[in-house]
Formats: sequence, C-alpha cells, structure tokens
Amino acid sequence: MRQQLSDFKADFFKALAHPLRISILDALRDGELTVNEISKHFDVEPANASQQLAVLRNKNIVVTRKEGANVYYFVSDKTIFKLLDAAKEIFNNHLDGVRSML
Amino acid sequence: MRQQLSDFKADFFKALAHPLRISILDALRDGELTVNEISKHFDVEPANASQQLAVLRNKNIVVTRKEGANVYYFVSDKTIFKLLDAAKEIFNNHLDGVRSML
DNA sequence: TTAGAATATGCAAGAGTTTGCAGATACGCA
DNA sequence: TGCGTATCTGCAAACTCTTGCATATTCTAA
Repeated sequence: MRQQLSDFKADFFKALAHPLRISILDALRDGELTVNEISKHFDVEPANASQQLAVLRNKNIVVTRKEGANVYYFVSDKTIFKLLDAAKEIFNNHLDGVRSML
Repeated sequence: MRQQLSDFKADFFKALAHPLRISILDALRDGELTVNEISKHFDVEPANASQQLAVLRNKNIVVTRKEGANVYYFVSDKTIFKLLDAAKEIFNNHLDGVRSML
C-alpha cells in the first residue's frame, strides 16, 4: 500500500511534469476547452495538444465531453487545483528565499 | 511570468516523479535522515539513494546539514507536504471513483 | 439532397534528448 | 585504512516533438 501510493503519486506527478500540460490545466480552471482552442491559445500543433491531453486523460486528470465534431476537455477532480496552488506557494517561498539571500 | 511559473512547476513535478524520491520525502516528514539510513530503509544501493537525493537537492526540495562524516537531509519547505497530501487526496478520490463504478 | 472540401481529433512511427540504474571510482573525515 | 557520500560512465528505457495519415463531422455549392 505504501509502495502503491508512492507509485501512484510518482505516476501522477510525471503526468504533470510538462510545461504545456501545466499551462493547459491552469487554463482549464475557467472551464472546458477543445483541442483546437488549446492549440491556438498556446500556439502549438493540434497533434501536440492532443498528445499532451491524452497523457492527462490516461491518468484521469481530465475527462472529455463530445459535442459534434468538437471534444471538450475539463478537469475531473478540482483537488488538482489545490495541488497546483501548493506548487505556486512553494514557488513563491522559493523566490522569497532567493530574495533574502541578497 | 506565466510561462516561468509553468516551467517551474513542471520542473518541480519532474523532480517528484519517481517512486523512491516520493518515498524518501514521506520518510522525511518525521525528521532528517542520512544517505545511509535511507539506503537501508528502502533497500537500495547508497549510490542510488545519493543520486535521488541529489535530484531533490538540485531543486532545493531538500537541504543538507553536515555532521562529521554524515550528511543529514531534510525538507526545506514544509509546503511540500501539503502538496503530497493533496496528491493523496486525489488518490483517494480516484479510488472512490473506481469503487462507485462497481 | 448529395458529393466534395474543410475542419477537428486521434493514432503511430522516427529522430533527438533525457532519465534511471549499476558498476567503478574519487573524496572527506574519523 | 575504513566508512559514508558523491560523482562519472555506459546502456537501456522513456519522453518530446514532428510528420503523415485515418476517421468523423460539418459546410457548401450544385
């Protein structure tokens, strides 16, 4: 169980360990988006956006809703945002640490 | 800035994306540990433990204190544990989700 | 309505880069 | 010297991005 939880967390963090995937998740705070919207918003190839979304989808971090030709992606568990906020807090603490060095 | 934060988070999560490193951090909740202690506790080669600790050290996730021939590692920013707890919460939600499927 | 073009998404393969691990070595301190 | 720690090397595995293609849906003009 201890091992299982570590493996889960490691796998989970691995899914988050990519700048575009992080940016996508942040963008999904405001609601759902399609591959095309994400592709344009971050100026990446649609195939690339689709690929990164697939990584998040495979880990059940995002889920999809199909409407016509479009597929809407959204975050399934809002707890994800707690985690991103904690990361931001660490980022700020880190900056404070560097600043106090000077 | 937006990009900088995403890059930081991605780098940060990458440092966490390893079962042993996660386990080490969890073990450091209770206080500091040496390479040797970690090596024995998780039954890995000292070189391996040192290598994973170096990854965490390079990202300032852990810091060291030297005492004679021993080097004690500990977590610099306790916010890390908030993050790990959020990950555990997601893990539990995930299990609930799977369970309610049945 | 219907054939053909355009759009949205997903899948797979390849080239280049990075990471993990084991083994060997080097360094610092008692 | 002996122990604890850190680093280097080489190989296998994993990751990223791009390209090309397949599928499904929508649009448009006849």
